[in-house]
Amino acid sequence: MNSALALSNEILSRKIRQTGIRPSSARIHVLRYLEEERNHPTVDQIYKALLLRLPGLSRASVYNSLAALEGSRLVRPLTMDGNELRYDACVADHGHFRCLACGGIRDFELDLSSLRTEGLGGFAVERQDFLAWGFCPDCAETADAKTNTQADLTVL
Amino acid sequence: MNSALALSNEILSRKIRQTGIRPSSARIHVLRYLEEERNHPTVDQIYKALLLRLPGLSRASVYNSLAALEGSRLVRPLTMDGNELRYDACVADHGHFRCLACGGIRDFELDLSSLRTEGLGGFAVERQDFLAWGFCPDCAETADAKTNTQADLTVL
DNA sequence: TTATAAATTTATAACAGTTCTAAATTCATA
DNA sequence: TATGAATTTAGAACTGTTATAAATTTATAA
Repeated sequence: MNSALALSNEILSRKIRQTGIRPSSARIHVLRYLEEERNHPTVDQIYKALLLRLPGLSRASVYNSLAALEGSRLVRPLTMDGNELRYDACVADHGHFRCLACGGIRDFELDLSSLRTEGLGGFAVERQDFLAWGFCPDCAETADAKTNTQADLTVL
Repeated sequence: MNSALALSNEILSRKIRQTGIRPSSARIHVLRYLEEERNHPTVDQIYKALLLRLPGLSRASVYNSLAALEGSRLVRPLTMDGNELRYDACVADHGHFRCLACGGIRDFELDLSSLRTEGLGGFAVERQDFLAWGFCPDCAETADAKTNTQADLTVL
């Protein structure tokens, strides 16, 4: 047995248990995957990657685990395109940028305390997301890429 | 024939044509609905409401019209919950708040120019959204509502 | 360690929302 | 009014998500 892995299991297990939910095998693997892969994977990507290590893993269990981890604030959902639910293990404030040409998603730093809002008096904010879409430097550079896709922003 | 409606048709038609796309009947009706109903309706709500006035309207046509209007920047999509695509005819900068208890969505003002971000140098931003979730004053007031739903943030 | 009850997972079916297709219709124009 | 291109219709197909019941795993206590 790999001791590094065992230690990691121990840590992840404790981390999950501390939030008041059971550290089931599926939850531990899902959380580890998200902590290792910081590229905002879709549910399907998570499921297929874990299936290699955990034959017999069911899709429903991945959905259940993600919902449980989300409820415990260990991961957070990210929906930048209608029907693509993604997850992120980085729960600290940060923004997400999606390139309309290549589809890549990239984190960026932001200082939410600097944002001036009005009309939220009395609202108890539990979670906030700042999302941006456009063209990443690589795609913006290629004039073609930009003119071809800018007309129809629904293209990914 | 209602002259106010006729005028509105004229205005909407021109508004659509100016962006370079055809002002088809479906697009005009969809845009009028969104300009009148500022409550971020789902595609299904739009479809069902328009079906009353336009028997025979197809769902696909509503999706097509919305995609065309979005490409022309006359409306913008809003996804605050995984599988609920909504649309908004207000394309000026503003934030969206969703109550985790009652599910209501509310606009709020924000000054995006005040937000300090880092790491977006070279990125051509075309669109940005600021989303927030939590409890609206009515729901937050009811201690029960809050304690019942705060534990599981996936509840709506 | 073993027994027990509760929580979780599996496998599959069902469901919902969205996209696709081909034929019919509408639109812009000449 | 005639023409070709764009759009809509109707319905099938597809994808992602949720629901269900039986099997398994987990936490706890004997």
